[in-house]
Amino acid sequence: MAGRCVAHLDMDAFYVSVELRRRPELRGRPVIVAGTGPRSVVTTASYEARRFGVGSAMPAARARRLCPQGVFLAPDFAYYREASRQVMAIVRAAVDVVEVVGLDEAYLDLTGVPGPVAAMRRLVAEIERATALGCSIGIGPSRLVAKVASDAEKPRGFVVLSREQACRRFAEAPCGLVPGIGPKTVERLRGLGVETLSALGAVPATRLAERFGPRHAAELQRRARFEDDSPVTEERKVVSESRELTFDEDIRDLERLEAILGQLVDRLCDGLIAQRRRGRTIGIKVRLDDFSTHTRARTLADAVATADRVGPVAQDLLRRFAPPRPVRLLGVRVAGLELSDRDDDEQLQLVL
DNA sequence: TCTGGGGTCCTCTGTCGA
DNA sequence: TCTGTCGACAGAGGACCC
Repeated sequence: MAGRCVAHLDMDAFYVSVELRRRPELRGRPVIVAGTGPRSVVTTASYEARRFGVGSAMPAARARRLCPQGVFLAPDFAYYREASRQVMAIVRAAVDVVEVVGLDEAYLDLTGVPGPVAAMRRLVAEIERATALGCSIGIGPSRLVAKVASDAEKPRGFVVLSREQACRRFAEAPCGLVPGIGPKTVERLRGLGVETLSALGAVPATRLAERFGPRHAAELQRRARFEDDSPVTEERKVVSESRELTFDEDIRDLERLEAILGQLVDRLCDGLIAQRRRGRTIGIKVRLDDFSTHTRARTLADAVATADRVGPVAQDLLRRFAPPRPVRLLGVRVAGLELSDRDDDEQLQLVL
């Protein structure tokens, strides 16, 4: 194949499939991985559960109404991470350039790989043999085509498309099919009378630019035409880390919020120190009972990682913000991350 | 129907120094 | 000395993804 060749590998209903390995008696039943709190959402639903209309990011309470016979399991991310490591080790053994995205998907740069389609057939078989997990594969000249192709025939899909074939196959598909065009953009496009990818590709650029600005408009049209030259990159640099919590009931009391913020800071800083990371920008996130989200941030002269440095800044940001309504979510974030050098590690040890 | 947690990236705006 | 401009950076909000 001339030019670039990219594959997108997407594990099918990953969390549910991993659960079924240790609970095989649940095979064939509608299984839903969701949190347990009153405000939790569905993380993954088995294909049996999806037939009842249950889907990811749906409130768990609604999923229970739609599918009362469903088997609800609390997520066990440590277990899923281990399964993901297993799968990605197999992928990395087969392909040199692999970009892992989340726990359950990866882009593979197959440019220059002889017989890329056959190589992917072998990889799928090897993953299934070694882990008993199924996946879908999309292959194309770019990440964008590969991604949409892998989604096209799930589960156990295997779709190979050129850019032109992708344009034809998805011409009448809704704009939201393409990654990067989310619900808000779909709604705004609908306001312009643009419903499908072919319509988006054909709408006059000036008209689109009036609504979205020239850069965003051009990017939308590139996506609609499946034009994408973004590289498959092995390393994703971590730029921020955060911890947040949605309360079962909204909280008004500032003292209670401060206490919870302290716990979140402790959790965040434990993680940063373990990874030898630190950052200069401390931020808080507050979601009020009307679902409006507010952030406040402050950038320090030096990068920090310990709770005694992050905590006071976060608490001050919270007090200054002084939530005007009951709070449903509180979060803390450290951004501008860098790796600690040795001298600073020694200082951290002293602090600990 | 009532919306998690943990991320990235983009845009807009204000500030500040050259 | 004053004013305007420009770029860098920070902060806030939002869209989007898994």
